[in-house]
Order: sequence, then C-alpha cells, then structure tokens
Amino acid sequence: MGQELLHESDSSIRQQRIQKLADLADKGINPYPYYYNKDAKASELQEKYKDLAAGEETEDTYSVAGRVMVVRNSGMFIDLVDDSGKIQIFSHKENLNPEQIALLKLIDLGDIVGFKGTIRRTPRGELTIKAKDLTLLSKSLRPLPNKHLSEEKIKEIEAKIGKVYKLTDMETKYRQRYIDLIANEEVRDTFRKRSLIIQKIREYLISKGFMEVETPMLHPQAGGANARPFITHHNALDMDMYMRIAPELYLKRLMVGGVSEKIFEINRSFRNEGIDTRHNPEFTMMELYQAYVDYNDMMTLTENLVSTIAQEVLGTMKITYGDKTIDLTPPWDRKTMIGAIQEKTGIDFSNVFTCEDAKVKAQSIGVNAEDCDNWGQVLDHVFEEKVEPGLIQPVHIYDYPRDISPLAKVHRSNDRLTERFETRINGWEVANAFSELTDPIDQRARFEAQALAKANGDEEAMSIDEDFICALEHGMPPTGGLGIGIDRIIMLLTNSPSIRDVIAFPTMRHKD
RNA sequence: GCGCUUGUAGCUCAGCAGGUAGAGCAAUCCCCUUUUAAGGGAUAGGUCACGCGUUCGAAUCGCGUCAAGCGCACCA
Repeated sequence: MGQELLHESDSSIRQQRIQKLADLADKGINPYPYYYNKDAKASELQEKYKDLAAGEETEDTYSVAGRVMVVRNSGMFIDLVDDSGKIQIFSHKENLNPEQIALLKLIDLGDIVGFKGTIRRTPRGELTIKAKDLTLLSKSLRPLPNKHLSEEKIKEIEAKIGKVYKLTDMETKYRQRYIDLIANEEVRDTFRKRSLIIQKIREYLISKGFMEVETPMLHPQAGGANARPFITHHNALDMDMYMRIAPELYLKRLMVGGVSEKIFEINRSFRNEGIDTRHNPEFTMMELYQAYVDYNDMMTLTENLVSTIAQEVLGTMKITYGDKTIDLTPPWDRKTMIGAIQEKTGIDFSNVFTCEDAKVKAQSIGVNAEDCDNWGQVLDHVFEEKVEPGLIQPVHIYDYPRDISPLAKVHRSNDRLTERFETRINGWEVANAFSELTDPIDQRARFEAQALAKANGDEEAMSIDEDFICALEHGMPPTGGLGIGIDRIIMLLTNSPSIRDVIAFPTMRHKD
C-alpha cells in the first residue's frame, strides 16, 4: 500500500517511516484516525497538580494528546507537547499490554499521539502521565530539526528545556513556517501574541462604540494611498482590477452612508513595492473613522489604543525593542513637522515659500531634494533624512504639507498645511491620520493635482476617483480618520527584528 | 535594481595554501534502564545549491545562474 510512495529520491528516514505505515496496517492500526477524546491539556495538569509531591502517585486518569518531541530510555519516557505546554509520559511494560508495547515501538519523534493514564510525579520531580493506553493520531514521515550541542546551546537547553529543538535557517523558517512553529517555542509565542494583539484591538474599539466593517479588496481603480498596486483581471467582467492599497476611500463612503458614526476595518492591503525588514507586499492595516471629531482626537485615540494593548498583552507600557527601551505611556510627544525640522536643523520652513527656495535650504544642510516637485515634498524629504531616524520614543508629527496629503482637510489656520499627523515609534511610521477632507470641490482639486503628477511620471500618484467624489457630494460629516500598521505594532510588542517574523507566511520568491 | 555575506547528511555546523567529505544530535539494530542533553556498542546516510570553466585532479580556484540574509536605493 505504501509501495507507490517509495521513490529513489526519498530520504532514508522517510522511507523507513513509510515502511512503518505498512507495519501499522498489518496490525490493523489506522495511522491517521478520525478523533481522540482528549480531556486535558499539558499546562492544565501542570497547574492542577503543582502541589503533588515528588514520588507521589494518584489514581486520577486523563487523556492527553500532542506531538512527541523528546524520547528517552527507548520510549519509556516521552515529552508530549500540545498548544499549552509539555507533559511527560511514562510508558512501562507493567502498565501496557503487548500490543500497546508493539505500537510504542512504532512511535517516532514528531508523531501526534494520545495517551491515557494516571497522574504521578516522578522522584526527580517531573509531572508524568503513567500510560495505560496509547493511540497513534498522526504518523509523521519527515524528521524534525534536532537538538544540537554546541556549548552555547547547551546553556540554552539548561536554561529552558523547551528550546531543545531548534531551527535557525531563515529560508526554511519562512518557507516552511510549520517546521519553525514545531521547533521553536518563541515563534509559537510570537504568533499567539499576534492573535492576541489583534483581538485586543478589536475589543478596545468595539468597547468604544466602533463597528467593524469590511470593504472590497478588489478595486476598479487603486486609491487611498500613494503606492503602486498589484493589477489583476476579472474574466467575466473583462476588466482589470487592482488589489487594494488602502481601504480609505471605501470606508469614507460608509461614513457618507452613516451606517455607524464610528467604524473600523482590520484587513490586508497590498502594495507592489520592495521587500525589506519593515515592508511585506501584503500587510495588515487597521483603519478607523469617527464622525464629528478631528485629528487631535485621533492622536489621543492612537496613544490610548496602543498603550492599552501593550499593557494588556505584555503587562507593561515600557517595552524593550532590541537594545532600546520604549515608553508607550500616554500622553505622547506632539511636534509639528515644521517645528521638528527647525529643532533639528535650525531651518524654519514656514518662512520658505517656494519649492526652489526650499531646495536651496535643504541643500544647505546636505539634503538633496532635486527630485522634489513642490515645497511639501522637500519638507517631507528633509524630515525623513534629518529628523525621523532620531525619533525612538513615540511622537505625533503633525500638520503635514498639503502638497503631499491629498485626502486630508486643509489646516484651519494655514492653507499650506493639512490637519494630518503621522505617529513615529522607533523611527517607523506606525500611524497616519487626519481630519478627513470632506469638501468635494477641494477633493476634486486635490485629485486633479495628483492626476497631473501621475501624468508626469509619478507612478505612485492617485488618479481621480469620480465615484468617491460623488459620494462626498452627498455630504460626509466632519470626521477623524486613523490608519495603523498592525504588523509594525506587533513587531514592537514582540521584539521582532523583521516584519517576516510576525507574518506567518511572508512573501518569498518562487522556488522550484 | 546595486553591494556585501551565505548555500556541505533530516537539523546545527566543521572541512576551503585544490588530492574526490567529517562531527554532534536525529535515524536503524543490539544492550541496559523509573529517565530527563539518559547511558553503552554497532551500522547506515551526502549529484558538498545548480551550470560552465581552469587543472592530471575542485566542496575548495574563476565565471555565470538560482535562492536566502543584511545594507543601500526604491518605497510610507
């Protein structure tokens, strides 16, 4: 039955295990059964019997199940790992019949097995299930990454038994994340935290009266951000479509509709751009919109949201990232973009009025802004070069140039600026928010400026979205809007150096 | 896209003034065991990423390709 599975190219370990499938079939055992009546998790038992003294036995019977991660003494002792933790299994011939002993011999590292037995604590102090019965639940045909024994690693093993199995090859970790998860406890922790962080964000927003909505991922035209889109094609409609680069314009349509005065969406966006430690082509954004508030309220909301999540997930607002300590305790610093630049460079761009003059000023401090098309772009460029790298602690940089903010409302007291801010943590943009532009006439003018830039070769510029303008023409309430890069927040809260460490299956080049 | 680094057994790595591969763990068999990095003995396992070249001879040198990591560029 396993015959056709045997190929010359197979590794010997895999061949041996496929042979075991045949041995199991001979015994009438299905290596891939349908269910198991698991009634306890490893960590529950560890907690429940934490006061059981070494050497003591009970008659309490449980069924546990998980992956065989360590085998000692020819199978007499097994470390069984489930999603909660580890428990030791003791299998002795006194307690098992010959058929069960025979099955035990066919169990390999990596198999999923269920054990039923009584609770005891060994003289050495390890909580253990004394097995009375065992059930193979899934045969593993491929070997696991194994313990390795450099001096350094031995110390790790001594420090924490859960790290005995290790996989460090980056390519395998990313392409075959399941192996990474099996082998590395800290990776399991990271993805559990990812889930918890997103759950807590939802809970927080819902508790504040926000309604979760969903908007299209397939757009007839790309919009809502300056980015290059992925293009795809719908066959039945015979039309090109664009994977969304931001949900913004659809969420604002919902604000026009008034389904709720507070809405949010947590979902993927796609940008056809480079890949590095902070960018993955598909990434998770949270965007929210709240009627009758402005960008000042969004600043407060941002810091309350992020600090609350940190507190709930990590138990502290002072986080460690690499060798840095970042204090997320609100309130966060707030600096105007012009002020932050002046503070750092001494140049007051509020007194610079033309693009050409701005370029001269930029040049005077060693920033080449020749490619910039307007005053705002120069300002942004200078900011990125001179200010951003030093912004480790959380800070809201506000009042962005109108030139580079086509969806934000003009500043109420300076028409060269908009009521827009970006929040920086560890030098990264983690939030982008504005008093949303609700004036359809102005929005059209902004789109037209974008369309002109696009015509002049700016591949990331927006085009005119007539349908969106039509929506605005029906009237949208004054609204504060906020976008947060969820992956980057997760990186910060899990101390992950690369965005790929917090995305289970990051985008990789095709390989065959 | 450019630069630097990397790609050797299932995993982690060694070998690289060129002589055709090694270790630990994992695996197989045996012994012994209430162990915890269990122990002891024996065995097996590799087109040294791929291709071309230099050479009597290449995992080791050269060129190219592929993949990965990091940095820069691009990009929020």
